Amino acid sequence: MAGPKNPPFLNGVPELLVLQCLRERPMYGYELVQAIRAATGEHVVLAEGVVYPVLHMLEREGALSTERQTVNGRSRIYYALTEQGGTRLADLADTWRQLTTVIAGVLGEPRHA
Amino acid sequence: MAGPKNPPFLNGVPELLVLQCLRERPMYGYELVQAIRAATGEHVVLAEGVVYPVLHMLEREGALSTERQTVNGRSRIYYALTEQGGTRLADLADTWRQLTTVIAGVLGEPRHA
DNA sequence: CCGTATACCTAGCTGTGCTAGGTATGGCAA
DNA sequence: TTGCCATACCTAGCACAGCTAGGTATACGG
Repeated sequence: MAGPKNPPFLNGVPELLVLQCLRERPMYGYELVQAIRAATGEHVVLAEGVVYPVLHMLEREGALSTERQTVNGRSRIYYALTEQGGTRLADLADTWRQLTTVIAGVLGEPRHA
Repeated sequence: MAGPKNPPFLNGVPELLVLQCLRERPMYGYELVQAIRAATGEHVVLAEGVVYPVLHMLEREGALSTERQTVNGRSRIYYALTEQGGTRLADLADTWRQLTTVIAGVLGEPRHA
């Protein structure tokens, strides 16, 4: 119940992290959940209920392609970045960088001009 | 109609910017809207419909104190950071910096280990 | 044989941010 | 004087993202 709870302002961040992780290599959902957890050093922990819907949405919009595989009798759905997904990632990352830079400026600016 | 539209992932950012601006000096709502617009170089443009509710919420929770003033027959409500508000800003800014640092790491990490 | 890990999924709540309005005064221009 | 714009406040209600909290099914170890 009393989980660590993610910070309350990560709008679009799940999508960003999913795309970025898939840029490295194709992965399946369950794997992604842990990859994100690991990549952010536990700072961002996305439950499956967050990741799967994002995956479905990105596939529906053509950013990801899927391939079913069965490993050890277990069915996995591997998601891979499409070309369109690459573009989407680039755009998203760009916007993110811009935003954080701007806010860092506001936060850092010590006093009035 | 066809406004520039803010990036879709600024959860909690309005609150952060409001608190930060008020750290410099007390301001009234209408002033804040323009202050934020200016401080972010038009990158973040919060409508009044965003700012006022945040202001009310922060006052309700004791992060801001208010003082009515009439200037040129116009009534203004100045909001000032309380001590509690200062703490809240510090915490929020900290969380924000942590999050952005972590994500920058994931984004920047060029290839596998 | 049962619990845990793996692996997938969805319904529904909540809260934030935004849209799109509404009120009222002051000042300027036509 | 009659608009209209800027100032200055406000709210109702929509949209959507993310989270909670479930559910299904198989493999594997004790």
